[in-house]
Amino acid sequence: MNDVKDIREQFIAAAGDLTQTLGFGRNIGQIYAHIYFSSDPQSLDNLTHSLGISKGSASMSVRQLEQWGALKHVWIKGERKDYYQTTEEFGKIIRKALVDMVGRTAESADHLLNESEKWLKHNNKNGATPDDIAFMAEKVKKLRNFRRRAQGLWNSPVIRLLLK
Amino acid sequence: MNDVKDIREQFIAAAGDLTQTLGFGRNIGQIYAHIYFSSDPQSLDNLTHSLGISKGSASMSVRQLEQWGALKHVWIKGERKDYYQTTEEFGKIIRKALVDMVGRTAESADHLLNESEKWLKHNNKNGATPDDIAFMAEKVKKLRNFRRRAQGLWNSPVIRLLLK
DNA sequence: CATTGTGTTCAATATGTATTGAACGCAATG
DNA sequence: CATTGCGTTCAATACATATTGAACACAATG
Repeated sequence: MNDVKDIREQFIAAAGDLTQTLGFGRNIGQIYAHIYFSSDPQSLDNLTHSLGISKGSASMSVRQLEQWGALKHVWIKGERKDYYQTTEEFGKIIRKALVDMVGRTAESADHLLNESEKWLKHNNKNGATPDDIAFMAEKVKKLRNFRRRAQGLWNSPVIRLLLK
Repeated sequence: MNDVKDIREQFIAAAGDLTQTLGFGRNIGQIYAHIYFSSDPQSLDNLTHSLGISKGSASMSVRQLEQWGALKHVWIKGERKDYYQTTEEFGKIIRKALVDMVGRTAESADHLLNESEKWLKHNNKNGATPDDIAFMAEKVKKLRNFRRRAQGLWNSPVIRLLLK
């Protein structure tokens, strides 16, 4: 028969796998799961010992998770260590992690779209044929439309409601 | 003044960066963008020459993109090479890529949730205190609820409509 | 004010995986 | 039926980046 410890560890391993395949390392997922399945707030020390990871990695991962609102700092009187517990607002966490992943890229994509449209409106096309220009205009337009739809989806009340 | 070629290449680079940060390599994004901004269907040869990538990589990337419905095969009479063009149904592509990313992990997560619930219903808890059990039950329940919500969101008509 | 207990930083390293390229299978061609 | 042109495969490699660990800063303690 399984032990409660086994199940805990399986969740931790699964969470690690998840964050791994998602492109954040294993530690992020493992740390969150470890704290999630702990009844007491956990310190960096707890993390390094329970998970066998380095202090440096634990420190950085915890800060990352804090930025996503996945962990919150907890003060324990008389204790000098920092303690953390999970917030468990999964939707909100995912939302912030998504912004983190595609945010910068989306910005540069917007910039590029603007540049393209500027170029299309400009007169001096530097030897591009009318066909080239029409083709490019069509492609850029489609991208812009999709960009708009994605933006709308992201900000839609339905998403805000469900992903929160 | 910018050349039309410059803009094309900037889009290709940006697409490469995007797929890179998303955890699929650079080539996938570059290939899609290159074909997207080509008026004629493109062959593996075109890809290796224009993008400076290997034949092997081009072959595998094209298959991946085909599986996501991002590229479709195109027959040109009298030609022995395989030619491809983009489908441009961005939403659908993203949907399939997402399934690819989290699909297997989601399955194993479901399995783990089921195992946990089975364990919680079972009698022989192997030395776990009542508190341990109650705590674990609460945590598993929250995860299950979120899983349900995520599933609902994924299958919701709004998402289906907008991500398609 | 020296010491001890913290968390942070960042260059070095380990790790996962994207990418290559040579070998292969297969079909079309002459 | 040998040859040429094509796409595929997969072990070797390159590459991006996650992770480490020693050095550091800072605050609390005696």
